[in-house]
Amino acid sequence: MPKKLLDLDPLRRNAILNAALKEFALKGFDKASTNIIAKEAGISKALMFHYVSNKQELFLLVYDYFTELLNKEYFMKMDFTEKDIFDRLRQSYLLQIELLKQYPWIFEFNKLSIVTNSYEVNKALEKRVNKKQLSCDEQIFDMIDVSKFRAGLNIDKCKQIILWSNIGFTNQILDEIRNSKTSNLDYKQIISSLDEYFDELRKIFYTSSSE
Amino acid sequence: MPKKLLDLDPLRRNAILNAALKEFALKGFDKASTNIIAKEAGISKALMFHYVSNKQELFLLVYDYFTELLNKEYFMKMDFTEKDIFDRLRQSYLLQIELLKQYPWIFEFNKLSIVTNSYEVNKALEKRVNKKQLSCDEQIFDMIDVSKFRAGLNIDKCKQIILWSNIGFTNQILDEIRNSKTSNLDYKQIISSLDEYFDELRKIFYTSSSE
DNA sequence: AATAACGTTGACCTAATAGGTCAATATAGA
DNA sequence: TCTATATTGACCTATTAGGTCAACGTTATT
Repeated sequence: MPKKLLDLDPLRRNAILNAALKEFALKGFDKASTNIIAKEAGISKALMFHYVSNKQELFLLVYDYFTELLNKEYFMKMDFTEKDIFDRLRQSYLLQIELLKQYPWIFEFNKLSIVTNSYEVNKALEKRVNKKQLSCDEQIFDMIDVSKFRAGLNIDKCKQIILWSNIGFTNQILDEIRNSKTSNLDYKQIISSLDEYFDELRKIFYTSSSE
Repeated sequence: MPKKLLDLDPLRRNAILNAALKEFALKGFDKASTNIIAKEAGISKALMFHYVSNKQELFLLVYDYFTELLNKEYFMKMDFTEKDIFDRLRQSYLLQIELLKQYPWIFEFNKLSIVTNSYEVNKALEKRVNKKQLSCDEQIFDMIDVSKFRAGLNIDKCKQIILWSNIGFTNQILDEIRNSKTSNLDYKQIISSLDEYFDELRKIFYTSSSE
């Protein structure tokens, strides 16, 4: 019996998981190429198919691995007793940036959930999605302290706008990280621009006494 | 000599242009399939290759057609003497929604500009991109009236946040439009939710006297 | 009605790529 | 040196790619 993917030494395991996550997220299950995944992971396709028995198994392994990882390293570490939305978002960013160092495509994880052409994969996905609770976005905006918002603002619309800004900011960070080929990223600078950005959002949405 | 694409009657011409724009925008030049384009346009691939001589020609025809269309039906109609950013954005939305009725993928046009694996296509694209002036986003935020913004706000950051919100709102509209299979869309409702959204943005960013 | 011209397509071509297998090699440990 | 494991190039079949072409159906002209 050959070694399976999850028993490999972490370096190789992560290389494969990252390459697969990238390919599956970018192209979807059907159009993703196992050739490309193997090449990006730096091993031969033949070897990769010793670690997993087929494309579908690889896909579901990737899905499960990152589901658990996000659960353990993100959701469980989030402090939802913090009621200030911007502090919550800051927490969220710090956790995700930490993960980003090891898993550069983890932000794209949610793209794995789109429907595929494979009946079996769809069935397996459905089962897993049902298990999940509130979506990430919903949870992060749940039960926040709205008393800090300026009077007259529509809270739901504000949440929406904050979410959209957040998506935009996230994409900007991701672009920066991916375009800088050096693996030595200036995380301090990223975090300081993050804080500048939250300061501005506070000025925009909060009463001056709540900033 | 066979009829060329641009000489066809507009219904068929648009069917092909729209199908091609969708496929090229979604998958990029290299991965786009002429089989799928023809099928989506409702004609045989053989017929399509009577209208264009090859994939590359089709791509560049699509690129040029929508460049000119956007120029004529969008940029030339925009009134940049309007200095209120939200009125400008509203104008922009109205024009684009109008175009959306006939060209459901026109919002994805900018995705045609990404680099391909074809040297010739890249060369042709470079030439065309150089001709273009300021990007759409830059132009729309250029020379706006910043006196209406509340004191203490960082204008550049605000522009950024407004842009991101705008992208989010656009995507929401596009989802709505594409998910509603009926071709009879409730544009009045879309426009009224648009106005609600701009009202909220005014409350957020403007002094109360400027709303 | 016959013919010419045009519009349209299914079947086909070759090349590339897909997922997946396997015999053979390279490497390491005993 | 032998054995066991790690690794891969070459290969299999099926599908899809871009593109061609002979043949068919439909109009229009004589």
